[in-house]
Amino acid sequence: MGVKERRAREKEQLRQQILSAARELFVNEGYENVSMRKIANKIEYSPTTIYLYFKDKADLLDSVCKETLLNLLNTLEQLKRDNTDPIETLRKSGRAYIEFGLKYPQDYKLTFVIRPQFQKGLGLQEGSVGEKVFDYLRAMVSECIQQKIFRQGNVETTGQVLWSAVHGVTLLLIDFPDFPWTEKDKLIDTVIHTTIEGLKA
Amino acid sequence: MGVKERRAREKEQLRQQILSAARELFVNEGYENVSMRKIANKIEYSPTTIYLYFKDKADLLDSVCKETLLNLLNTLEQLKRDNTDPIETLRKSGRAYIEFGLKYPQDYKLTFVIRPQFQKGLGLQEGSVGEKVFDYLRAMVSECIQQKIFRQGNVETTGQVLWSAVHGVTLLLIDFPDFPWTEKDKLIDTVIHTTIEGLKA
DNA sequence: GTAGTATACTTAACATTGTTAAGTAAAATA
DNA sequence: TATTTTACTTAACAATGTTAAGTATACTAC
Repeated sequence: MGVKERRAREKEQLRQQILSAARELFVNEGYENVSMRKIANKIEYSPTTIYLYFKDKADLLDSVCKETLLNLLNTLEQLKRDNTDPIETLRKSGRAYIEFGLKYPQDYKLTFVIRPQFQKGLGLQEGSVGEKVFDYLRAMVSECIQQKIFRQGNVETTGQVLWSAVHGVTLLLIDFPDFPWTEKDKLIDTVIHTTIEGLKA
Repeated sequence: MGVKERRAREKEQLRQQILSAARELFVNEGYENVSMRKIANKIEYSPTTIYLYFKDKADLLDSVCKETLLNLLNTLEQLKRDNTDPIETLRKSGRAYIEFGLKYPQDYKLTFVIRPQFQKGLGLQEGSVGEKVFDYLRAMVSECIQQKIFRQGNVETTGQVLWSAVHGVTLLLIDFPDFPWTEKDKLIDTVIHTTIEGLKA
C-alpha cells in the first residue's frame, strides 16, 4: 500500500507549502492584510484549496504560531546545553528570548498577541509547545531558587515576573520603533539585570 | 453670529456620539470586528456620515486611544497629589497603571498594541498625551535617582525598564487569561517590587 | 482493460467589509 | 424670495472570508 503513503506525503507537502506561504505573507504584510486569495495566488492554487488543509484563517495562523514556538524552544534549549551557572543561563536565555522577538517581530506578535485574541480563552494548552517554553523557564528558575541565589518564593511567580519583563521590553521595542529608546542593547541588558537583581535573595 | 457657534456645538456633539459609539464597539467586539456600518447603525446615521467627522477607521481608532491616554494620565496624576515618598508613589503608580490596563483591557490593547500597528512609525509624537504619560514616569524616576534611592544611571533607561515591566505583566494577564497565573495581586505586587528592588542602589 | 468510486481541486456565489462619488433636502444667507 | 452652504444619504466599487456545488483526475476492483 505504498500509494496511500505517497499520497499522504504529497498532501503533507502541499500543507507545508501553504504554511510557509502564509507565514511569509503574515510576517511581511500583517495577519489582517493577508487574504486567503493572496495566499492561494502565491502557491498557485485556488483559494478554496486552503480550506481542505486548514479549517479557516485562524487555524492557519495557529499552525504558523506553533512553528514559531518550536523555533523559540529550539533556540532556548541549545543554550542550556553548555550550562554554566544558572544565573548566567537565565541571563542568556532572557537575551535570546528578546532577540528572538526582535529578529522575527511579526512572528512574535502573531504568536503572543494576535493569536491569543483569535482563540480567546485557550491560553497555553496542556502539552502544547507554548507550555514547553514555560517549562524551560520554570526549570531555570527552580534551580536559582534551590541554589539560594534567588530569594525563596514561589517558582511560578518568579518565572512569571521574568516573563513579564522580557515580554514587555520585547513588545515595546517592536511596537514603538520610533520612541526615543535608550540604546537598544543597553536597555535589554538593564531590563534583564534589574529583574534578576530584584529577585536575588 | 451665534448661529455658527450653535452649529459647531452640534457638530461636536455628533462627533462625540460617534466616538463613544466607536469606543463601546471597539472595546466589546474588538477593532477588527467592528464595521463602519455597525457604528453608523448604533448612532442611527448612514455609514458615510462618519467620514465627515473622521478621516477613516484608523483615525477613529486614533481618537478613541487619545481619550484612553487622557484617562490614564488623569488616574496617574491624581496619585501624585498626595506625594509621600517617591518610592511609594512609584509603587502606587505602577499598580494604578496595571490596574487601569486590566480594568479596560480592550482600551489598553487598542492604545498600546493595536494602534501602533495601524500608524506604523509614529510612536509617541511630541506634545502628545502619550508623551505626557511618559513625562510623568520620567519625573518620578528622576526623583528616585536624585534622592539616591535608585542607583545612579540614565533616567530614560530606568524609566523604560519600569515601563517594560508593567506593560509586560499587563499584557500577559490580558492576553492569556487562562494561563495558570499566580494569584493576580501577588503577581502584580511581585513584578513591581522586584523591578524597584532591582533598580535600587 | 474497463466501470465505479474516492480524492483533490476549482468555479461560482454569498454576505460583509472600508471607502468614494454623486445626489438631495434642509437651513442659513443675501 | 433666490441662492449658496451645510449636513447628510443613496448607490456603487472592489476586496474580504467562507460555503456549496461541480469537475476532472487518480485509484480500486473486477
